[in-house]
Amino acid sequence: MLKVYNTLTRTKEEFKPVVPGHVSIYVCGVTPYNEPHIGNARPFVTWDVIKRFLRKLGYKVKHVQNFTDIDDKIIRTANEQRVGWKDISDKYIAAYFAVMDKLGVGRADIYPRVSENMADIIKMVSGLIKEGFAYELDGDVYFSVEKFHGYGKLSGRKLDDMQAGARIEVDDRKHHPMDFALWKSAKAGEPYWESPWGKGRPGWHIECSTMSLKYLGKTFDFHGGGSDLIFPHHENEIAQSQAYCCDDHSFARYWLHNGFITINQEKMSKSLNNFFTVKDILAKYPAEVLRYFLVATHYRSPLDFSDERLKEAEAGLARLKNAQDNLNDLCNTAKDGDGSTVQLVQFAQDAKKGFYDAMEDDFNTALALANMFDLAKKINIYYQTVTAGDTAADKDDIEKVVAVYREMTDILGILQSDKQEKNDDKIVNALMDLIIAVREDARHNKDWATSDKIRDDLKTIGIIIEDSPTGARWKR
RNA sequence: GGCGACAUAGCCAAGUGGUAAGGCAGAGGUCUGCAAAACCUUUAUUCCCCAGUUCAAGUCUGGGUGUCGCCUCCA
Repeated sequence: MLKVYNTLTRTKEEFKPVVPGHVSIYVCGVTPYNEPHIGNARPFVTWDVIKRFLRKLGYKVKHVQNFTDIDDKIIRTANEQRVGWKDISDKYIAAYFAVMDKLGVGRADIYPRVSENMADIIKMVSGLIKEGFAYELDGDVYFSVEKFHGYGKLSGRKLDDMQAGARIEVDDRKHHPMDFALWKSAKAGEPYWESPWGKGRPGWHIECSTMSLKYLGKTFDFHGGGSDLIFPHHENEIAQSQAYCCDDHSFARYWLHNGFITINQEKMSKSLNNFFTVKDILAKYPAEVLRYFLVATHYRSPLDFSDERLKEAEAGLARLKNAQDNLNDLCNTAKDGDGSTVQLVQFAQDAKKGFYDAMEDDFNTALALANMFDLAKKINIYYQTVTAGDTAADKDDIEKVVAVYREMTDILGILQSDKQEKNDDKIVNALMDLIIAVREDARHNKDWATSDKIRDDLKTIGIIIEDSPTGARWKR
């Protein structure tokens, strides 16, 4: 049974899809005005793992993720660089995809953009005015929070409490200080779209409501994003959408929010200027290390980022990789076994069960990984008994273990590279086979000087040689 | 000020009221020509503090302390 933590109810609930067998997901995407930083990456890696797992459970997944491709920050950046707003958003949407592809984040089914859904947005704003939930003021349109009785239900706030603590400058034309813009009139020189209220552009929250309802329907399963979006963004989305649909239970059923990435325990953010771009990190570490780092902690927990943490992630991932290599070796050399492999198969099944149980409990990837490490250890032990000649592995049984291991790595999206790498570099592989053969000859002749020089020199260019009873192995 | 989350070993991190997973780092050992990797042993009588409920509490309740987040653009 799949359980998820729903921010709306603040409890773990059993997941029941709106349409049996199908899952609809809306994830708040980025406002493309600069290079994605690793805080941006967290929700998308998280949702990528969730999607992979839901598919394993047999669900058909439909995932919509927006680009807010026109907004104040984009306009400002475009003005600074003296280019059009679209140049900026196009550029950083491309940057987003480039980075997410490297992290192994699969594509959503639809990536709607604000600028391409203007007619629907205007229609929704008009509808909200007509129903009395919104009002126009000199070309701006505001949502009236007092008209929506459920306002505050997601973030657990009351309008009265917020009034007391509001630090924003209040526009006293508004009916209530917390009323938020659905439509903003264009100032001179700003890009605009024609509307019943004059030239302007949408306010921040309306696009997500319009596009999620448009592509996923009046009621859908998941809505996700960073926990900073709970208020005001998601709160406002709920207000607009449920007001528009005239239904308190429409819109998203389960709200999932990921915790923040911090630097020295402080939130990483563009405004604090303490962020690392994904691009920068990928210049120093393989993408899989960053992905592993993100997946090794439960998605709702805060995650402190540092070079040291990343090095730990690298070491942990290397351990899983090593077990995978051992398993592949076993698979390549196994023939008819002596029955000893059955125990390993049994353990793999247990580990798989543990892995799935963990994932079904609000996508507990940290616990799922622990099950993987347990299996890795058993694989290593078995590998030793086989290479020592004490036991013989059975090909069919080993393949069952390989399948389980692969299933785990595929759900988490780690250790994917060896699938490609080995095919990619045919010449490198051939050369390495040659070098290793030469070194083996040297070792047979006890020419340790030559064999050690080969190993040491390869190490300086980043290639590790490991000897084993069945021959030498190399890795990068 | 209001709302919320969190506090578990040197570090990171799971944990469903039943006697503290897993990873990293450290120490000792096995294997090895030497390495590397791997394996074995070892590192929390105890889960921020104080009360309480219970046969039983890291887990539940109350109070306190500390950290972080949101309330303003933010993943």
